[in-house]
Amino acid sequence: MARHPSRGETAVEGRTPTVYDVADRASVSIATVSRVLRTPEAVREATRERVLAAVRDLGYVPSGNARALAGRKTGVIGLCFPDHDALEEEDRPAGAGAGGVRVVDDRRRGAAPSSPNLYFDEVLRGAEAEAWRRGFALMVAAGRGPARDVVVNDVAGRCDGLAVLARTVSDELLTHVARRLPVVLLADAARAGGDLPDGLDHVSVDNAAGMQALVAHVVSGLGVRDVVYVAGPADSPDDAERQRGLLAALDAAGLDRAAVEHVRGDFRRDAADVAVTGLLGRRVPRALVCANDQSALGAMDALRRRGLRVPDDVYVTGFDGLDVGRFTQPPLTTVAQPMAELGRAAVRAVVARLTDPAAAPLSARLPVEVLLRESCPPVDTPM
Amino acid sequence: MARHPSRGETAVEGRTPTVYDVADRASVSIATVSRVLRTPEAVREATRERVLAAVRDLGYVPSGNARALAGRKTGVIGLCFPDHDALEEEDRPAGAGAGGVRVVDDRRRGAAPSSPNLYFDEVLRGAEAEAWRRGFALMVAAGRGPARDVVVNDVAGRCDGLAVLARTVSDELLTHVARRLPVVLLADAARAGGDLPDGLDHVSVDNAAGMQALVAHVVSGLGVRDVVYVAGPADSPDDAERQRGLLAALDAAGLDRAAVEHVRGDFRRDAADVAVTGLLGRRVPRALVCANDQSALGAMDALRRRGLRVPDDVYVTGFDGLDVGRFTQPPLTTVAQPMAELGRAAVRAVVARLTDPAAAPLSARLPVEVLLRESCPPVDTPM
DNA sequence: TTGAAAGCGCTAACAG
DNA sequence: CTGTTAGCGCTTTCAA
Repeated sequence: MARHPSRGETAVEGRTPTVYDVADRASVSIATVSRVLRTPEAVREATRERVLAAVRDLGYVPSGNARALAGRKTGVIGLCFPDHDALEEEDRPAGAGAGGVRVVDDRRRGAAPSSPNLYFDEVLRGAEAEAWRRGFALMVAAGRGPARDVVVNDVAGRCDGLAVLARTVSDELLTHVARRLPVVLLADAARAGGDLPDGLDHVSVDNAAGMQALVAHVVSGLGVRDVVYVAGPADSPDDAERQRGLLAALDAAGLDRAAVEHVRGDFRRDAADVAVTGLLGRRVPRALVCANDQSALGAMDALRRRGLRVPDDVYVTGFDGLDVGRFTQPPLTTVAQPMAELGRAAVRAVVARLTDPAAAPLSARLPVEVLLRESCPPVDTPM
Repeated sequence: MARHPSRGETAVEGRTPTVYDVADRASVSIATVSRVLRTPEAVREATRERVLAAVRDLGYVPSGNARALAGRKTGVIGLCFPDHDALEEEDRPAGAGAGGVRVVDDRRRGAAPSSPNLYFDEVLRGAEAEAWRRGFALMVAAGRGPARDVVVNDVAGRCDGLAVLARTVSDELLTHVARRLPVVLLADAARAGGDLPDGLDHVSVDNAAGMQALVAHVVSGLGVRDVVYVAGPADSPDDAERQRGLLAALDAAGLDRAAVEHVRGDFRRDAADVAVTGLLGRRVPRALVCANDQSALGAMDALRRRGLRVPDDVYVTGFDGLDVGRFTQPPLTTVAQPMAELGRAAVRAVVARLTDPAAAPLSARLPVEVLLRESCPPVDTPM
């Protein structure tokens, strides 16, 4: 007895075909259709051919949702980011546009703000690659505005596991969601220690060690005493870790921690520009150690406007290893994070947890690399 | 009579909670639970509170798949890319890494290959933003290797609509999939005309006009006669369009088309490097017009190794408007595509089609912008 | 090798 | 305002 009595032998035009339609057309049961798609070798060749033909004729594409529901797993991994830098745009009509060209002299635009999220892009790329390699689809969600929690909750419902970047959602939601599926936290190094929701897995980079090595180069290698730190947002665990590295380097060099002034940025270029401009109104330090690359770019903007040269007048360092740092004038000394690898590692961690739910909580710590470039060069060529 | 008689009043430990569990705990029916989640105002306050409490207590997250199945729509839009540049990596153990730092002198590395897919990254970002703004989740898939079709088919089954970049999958699969859900083709300008699978929507940029304007600048503006074109892959519709623009510009300037030599690249930096190196073994043209920015970077690599200066000895132009072009030495003259906008427009097109399946096929054509920078400067300052 | 039947977890009429 | 009842399209025993 057909479960769908309304379905006769002929597929109703306009409805998307289902297993039933294929089964009808191939004169087999829906079970056989399913087998042809999942375990072809379990079906006699002739039957298989018939089914496949029906699939083609009907334009049948199996419903991933039904599959997921019946199979009790989605085959999807979710990746959640914090807000993009308010990337919002107005509604532009997308009508059959006319095309067109404008020619502009782009020489004097200086270094206009580069696209905001290189960092996430790279993480995403790594995650994407790894997910597909492992046979999972990847769903991305940049939580924007107050709806972040809602969005993440939504994504959680569609995935087998989740990778969430630091500071994307409230701890509350994180805990809630983690009860239902494996959640891996990314780049939230400072919290790997303790106050994390129960036994979440965790992947991060060695912020502190990276910053420590970098600052060691500045104070011990180059012998700089007059350093200013351009900090990140107060609530950033990453920044906190980097500050720890900074202090550790000062201690190791026998310097007074208080000797290093901090100015507050928020990881964004323009904010750092403003902050450093303010600083320069008072004094010009020998070195600006910035919490991230974007900030370093902003710092260089400010220095340039003041007519100060890098590295001759002021050393500048960043953190992240954005590609753009290789092309700035001068190239930017920085600490390179393995961003794509971070994405990869996160997906691996999710998959591992899926495979063995009972395994001990993982806390992977990826190594970083200090890249000495002209903005704060190696010792052998100080200039 | 309960549909799930096995479910008593107590949620079985270890099973992910469902509507039934929540309903039990709140002493309501599953319908009420569903209402609380979807149309809260349709439920009495007291009841609602109880249900919400149960949701929290149980750690309930609704199954997106069940929702999609019952609601006959997924709320997901898929975005499919062609292969990344063989970004494959070996399995590295992701164990509880030890962290670490390496310090390297990065000054002489020259312009090492920058990350490969800036272009897609930007498109992706635009698509992601627009999708969420419209209330859709975004699923990404970079079809790698021969499994591309499989992957796309898989994604198709999970989405309400699909945006597919040119050359990602076979036409056959495209047609097949398009029978089931709306498919928007991206950046496949050359085919907007005719041989597309029936009535697919289409979003692209004005490749031809952009290249024509750029080359007009080179031949008419700067008066260059000796031009070599560094082409893209032979099967790239985008490259084909750009070549059309090139020829149009030559025609307009009254030049012989045959006067412009073509060397074959494939959009990748290293390939262009090799091709141009070969070319330079024979002769040094006054201008190298490259099919895309990556190729232009490769061309500049080759020129640099030969000790040739840009723009003094050779003009170089790219196409795409990658951010990195603003930071190269010299900055790269190029045609900027609105990449993020391309992603946005694609998602808008999918949503539009979903909203009105009967609408006439859309073929949006986004405007481009010629950015004259030092590698091939404006006329008023030739050097 | 194939078919019948029982769900997967949720939404959406339709009653009450 | 709330409960009952069909499915949504597929996978998966269990039999035949």
